[in-house]
Amino acid sequence: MTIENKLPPEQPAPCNACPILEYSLCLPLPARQRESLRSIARSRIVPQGQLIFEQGNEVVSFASIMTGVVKLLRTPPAGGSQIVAFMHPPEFIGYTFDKVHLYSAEAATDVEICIYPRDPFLALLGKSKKLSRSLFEAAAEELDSARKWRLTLGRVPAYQRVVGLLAKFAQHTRSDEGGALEFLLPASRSDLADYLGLTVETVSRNITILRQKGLIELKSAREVFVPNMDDLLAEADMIN
Amino acid sequence: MTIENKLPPEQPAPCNACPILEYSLCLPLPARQRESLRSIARSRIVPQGQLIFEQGNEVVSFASIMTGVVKLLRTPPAGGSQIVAFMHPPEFIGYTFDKVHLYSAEAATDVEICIYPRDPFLALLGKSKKLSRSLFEAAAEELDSARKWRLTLGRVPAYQRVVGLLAKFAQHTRSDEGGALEFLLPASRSDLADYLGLTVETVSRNITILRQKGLIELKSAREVFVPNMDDLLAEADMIN
DNA sequence: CGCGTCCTTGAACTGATTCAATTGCGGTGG
DNA sequence: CCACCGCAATTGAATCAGTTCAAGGACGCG
Repeated sequence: MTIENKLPPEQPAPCNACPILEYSLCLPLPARQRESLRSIARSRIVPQGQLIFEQGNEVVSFASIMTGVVKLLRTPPAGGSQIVAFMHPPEFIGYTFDKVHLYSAEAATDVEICIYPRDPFLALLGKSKKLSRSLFEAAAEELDSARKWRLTLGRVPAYQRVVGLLAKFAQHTRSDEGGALEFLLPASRSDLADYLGLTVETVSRNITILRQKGLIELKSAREVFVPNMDDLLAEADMIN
Repeated sequence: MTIENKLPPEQPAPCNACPILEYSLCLPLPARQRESLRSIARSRIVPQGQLIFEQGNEVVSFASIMTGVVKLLRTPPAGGSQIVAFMHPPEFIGYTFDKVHLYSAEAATDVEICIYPRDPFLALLGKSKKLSRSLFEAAAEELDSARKWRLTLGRVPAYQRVVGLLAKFAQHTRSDEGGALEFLLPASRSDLADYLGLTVETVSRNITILRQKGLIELKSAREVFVPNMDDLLAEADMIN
């Protein structure tokens, strides 16, 4: 059962307190269009583990991530399921004009999303050059990032992949300063392994190495403490 | 020196004989807009090996590939250069509103492209919902394909990567029927290796295996004969 | 003909996987 | 409160796929 099919708890969009205001789709819009967007937007809290939408289902809405992390999943014809991407605020989910979703989206942590119902959103998209442009740009950026990952995955050894991903998660908890920080991993070892194209064992071994080097500490399997973010970034060195 | 800076040989777009008419950006447009697009479009033949545009240079135009294969290259800060994508007709090159190109594009074979100068193209884009929509869809499709490749690169052994890429090239020479066909590889072994995240030696070895299995024959290093395309596709099995 | 470049092949090595066992932890029930 | 279960994560040892290093062959070009 996906979120989309359920009745409220939906809230009017809390634009005043929007956590992604300065990066969101809304920002570049002129006041009137921003108001239109606001009028169709609804916010919602999705608990960890819940599906937001499901591959193959009809597209009934798009969304922006306000807080939390979303897993994008693909179910290949062969069966099983693969993690396509981890998405963070203020990313947009549902790039498609198709009738059905290409991927499933699942809340990897508790997630707050801003939902735009499909038809009014597409109508607005038709009216607003600014909106379609910023959407397009966001898509182009993601394309770029997917391509970069494609390159690194082929080339980069396991250790660096792990460091890179941890660093990415860490950065999204506080993009400022380079001191110490602590965060909750939004994914299990097997999720990490799946995303990185490695085995669980390899991921685990490399996390151990990271620990031995003193770059991270683990309070529990999911609770990561980074004594010095700069060191971690230096180790990740230009992966993202 | 990139193509963009040179004076003609440019031709008015040969829309009547357009090789990609049925798939192109133009098709979905209403007659008037198609005419506008046509009026700004120019076709050009780029010889193998020549740069079409260069990473970091100012964007002066976009283009659709009409025939041939284009290599998209990225020059990482570290130096060197990596192959980001092989692009085929009717793909569009230059997804960005940025002022400068994110990648370099090089003709991997002789290539015919249909060029749209930046400013009039963007202006038209602002006027035509259909155009911006089909561009957006094309970008979303590429995003999808990049993501799929990202997944396979992490997971799939060398042999299948090689088969997959060869099959992709083969398909673009004749998308119909499943019989025998012959084509010219648009890339050297080291290009293939680079794109696949493998070494030259591994690529070579796997091509040898393919040959021993009778799935392909080589007249020369670049001339590939596929006795039975269906067999090759079966071997590639759902990579693309 | 000879040289350079690209491709192929071989053999040793290395990093990641596989298989197997152990540890650690949250939850349940005695 | 502790014993026990089940699942996730870690660790170890053997194996294997792909790399690295090194040498030889094919083709195009002067």
